[in-house]
Amino acid sequence: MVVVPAKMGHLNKRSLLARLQRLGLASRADLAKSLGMSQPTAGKIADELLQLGVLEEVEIGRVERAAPAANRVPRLGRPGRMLRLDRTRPRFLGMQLGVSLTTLAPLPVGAESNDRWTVKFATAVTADKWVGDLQKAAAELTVQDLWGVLVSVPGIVDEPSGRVLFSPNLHWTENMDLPGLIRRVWNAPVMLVQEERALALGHRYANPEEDDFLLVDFGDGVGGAVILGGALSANPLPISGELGHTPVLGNERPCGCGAVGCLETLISTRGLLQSFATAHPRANPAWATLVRFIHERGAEPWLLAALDATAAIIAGSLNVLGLRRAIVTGSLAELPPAVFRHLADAVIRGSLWGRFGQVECAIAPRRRTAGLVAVAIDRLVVPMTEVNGHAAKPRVSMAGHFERPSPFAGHSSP
Amino acid sequence: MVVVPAKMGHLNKRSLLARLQRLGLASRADLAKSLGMSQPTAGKIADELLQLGVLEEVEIGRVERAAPAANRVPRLGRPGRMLRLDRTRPRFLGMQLGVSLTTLAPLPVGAESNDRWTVKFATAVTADKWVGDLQKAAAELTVQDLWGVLVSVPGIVDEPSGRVLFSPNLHWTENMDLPGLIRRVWNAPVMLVQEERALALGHRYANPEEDDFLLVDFGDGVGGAVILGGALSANPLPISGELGHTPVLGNERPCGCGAVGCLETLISTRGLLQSFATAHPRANPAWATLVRFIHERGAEPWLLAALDATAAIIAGSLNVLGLRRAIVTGSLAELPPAVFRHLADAVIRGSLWGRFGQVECAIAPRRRTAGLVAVAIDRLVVPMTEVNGHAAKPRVSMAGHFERPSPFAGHSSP
DNA sequence: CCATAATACTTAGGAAAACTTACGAAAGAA
DNA sequence: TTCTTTCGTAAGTTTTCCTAAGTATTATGG
Repeated sequence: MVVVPAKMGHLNKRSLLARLQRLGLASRADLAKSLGMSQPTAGKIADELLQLGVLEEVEIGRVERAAPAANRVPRLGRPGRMLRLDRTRPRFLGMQLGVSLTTLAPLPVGAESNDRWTVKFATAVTADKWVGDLQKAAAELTVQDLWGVLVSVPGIVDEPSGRVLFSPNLHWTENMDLPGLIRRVWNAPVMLVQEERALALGHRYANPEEDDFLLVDFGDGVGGAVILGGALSANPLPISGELGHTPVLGNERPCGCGAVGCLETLISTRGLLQSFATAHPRANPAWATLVRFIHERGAEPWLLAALDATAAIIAGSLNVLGLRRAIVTGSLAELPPAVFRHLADAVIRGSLWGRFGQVECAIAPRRRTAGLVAVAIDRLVVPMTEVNGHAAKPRVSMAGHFERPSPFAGHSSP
Repeated sequence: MVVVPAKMGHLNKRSLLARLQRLGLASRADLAKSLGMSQPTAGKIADELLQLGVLEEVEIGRVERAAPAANRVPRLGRPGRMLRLDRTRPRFLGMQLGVSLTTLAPLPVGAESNDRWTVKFATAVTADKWVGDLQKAAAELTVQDLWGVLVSVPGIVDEPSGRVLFSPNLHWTENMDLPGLIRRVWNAPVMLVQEERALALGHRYANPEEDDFLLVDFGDGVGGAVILGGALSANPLPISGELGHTPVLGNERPCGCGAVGCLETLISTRGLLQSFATAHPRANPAWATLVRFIHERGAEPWLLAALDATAAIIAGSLNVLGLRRAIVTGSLAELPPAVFRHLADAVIRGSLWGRFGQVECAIAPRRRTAGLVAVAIDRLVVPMTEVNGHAAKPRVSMAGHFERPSPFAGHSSP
């Protein structure tokens, strides 16, 4: 099974777009040089993407004003007309379908790296109620001519079919036609993205020099995603980077997945609260209390044990994946820095390459919207196709057919 | 960083070669249909590869004789001229640099899947002695016009530079210029291949339908390699699929890597022998004794414990990698089938997807030579280049420059 | 045995992508 | 102003791969 561009030239289009994402601001000549392609080719592709509204041209004046004068090196010759991903026109509706909170934000192609949600509401416990809330939220948003709705979803998600296969903390989404529900509210293509995958791409968007890492997110559960060579690693199963459901020796807690002893039962917010409540029966078993408690008294043995178990599994994952960098996001950032430090040290000690001083473990903010847009660009703007026999069909089924022609119609494969 | 074919058309050449490897025997038309390319294109590439001596044409008569007549469906129309990887002319010298044994075999491009070494000798403990033995062995082999020497090496190997970074069981190879030593004996390009990577590709060669799996090899150590989408997964570190040096809770044995408690100290042949000797102080602590003992009395607790620890780590690896298939090779095959069965059941129970009946764990023979040739085809025959800036330079440094022009000179990038 | 159908392979011609070369445009430097 | 340098685009060429058409080789059915 070979993956080839849907149309000759799409491969170059992809790489130009990726390079522009990394450079932020670049002229056609910069892109050509940086990609090793000829100026005319780079220029043609840039023009095409400008035409589509994916890129925008920035006048020199605005660049001058934006960048400090000292920062700018005066170059000889005719100055280039600078390009960047379009930041002005909202093209996508980004959505986080969280266990407790649903959030929405209109997103341009050149999204900013920090999440900024414009509408938030508590996630309902039934599909119908949730769609109703979505309808109300839609009234507060003025988005039109959407290229797509991008949804970050927890659990095990089969992205091509738009189905949630398994979601222990949000059971009603399982085998539900979420794209169909959402298309009742916005008549646009809907794309589901497994949440840790979105977070990993978001981190990559904000740190384009980091080509390979394992992202681990802590929250209602524990999830991971793997970035290899700047892209999500492609796996046969609908989820990878899964480390929440690896058993921890000596742990007897039952997990939502049906097994006993999963890491998730120790280090998820719920798991931590359970340990906290056991250690301090009289304290209020709420997350805020736990956080304040640890800030005041430091990490206690039950927390350190959970961190050690987590670190062992992360270290083993780095070994197997052949990676030297782990990025941690989520609830751990709300605890004192020493807590993360303990985890990071244990990860470095436990991993083979850490013994050679080659492993990093860093904490980072969640960048969900940037990740969603990265997925959208990857799949919508420059689709690829899969050739396994005679027929080449689109690799990404957009979870129901398009009601309206894609803005890229005519540029994708027949 | 983008990887592109060194020359337009190499991508197609690669995929045609891969397809022919999978089909075994195919006509130009079969290849064209199977790859979705036009007949003229497939024909041109096939002719080119025939010219280079990579493929051979097989007369119908010989095919008829080889395949049982009943098996062959008489087809209408002109029969195709069947092609396959050249099996007649030895092009490579395959070598296994083992901890205790060094073995050699001349290999054609279309190697058979079972290993068949023609020369074997005990691996010396110094480089000079080893090269001397190699000289003697060379006298027994009549190979000429070699395209390359392919060496399977244990430990942590930086394949591009041809250096062994770390080899706890074969210390003298560390930071030694092995390619240089070997080129004293055979004046040909030398390519080092980390041994589990070779084994994984060899398994893939014999089972072309298995596109994604984790191979775990048991022997003097424990190593793994990951096949994703039919190819070795590309990682930033010189090794991946590493699971021998993941710590096992409660294990206090010191490991050659400097750490304590690595899985390898439990399940490597040496580790098993140590456990065996502890359980049966009076028995002869040799591998053959251990094997006979277990065949007679079945698996004892010390073995079951080591298997359980191994299974947990394999299961965790499958989760993280998003894989559903584990292939086991090596010393475990010499023990009774029940031993492997115990391991396989534990792997399936422990992995997330195993709970959905999606995980397989199978035992297989080592196919080292086939794997070596697969690497050679991938790197030598149709090299790719890496474009990170302006210059595109060969991705694979052949560990010292070519003394003689490659047979593919004129077909690779400038 | 010969015509016909089916399949394999080759040749010829053309379309698409991307390259090289060439040239006008826009800035700083002399 | 004029020269130099760099940017962007236009024109022509090369490469690659496709479609169409022609030739070769087999089985089948009279």
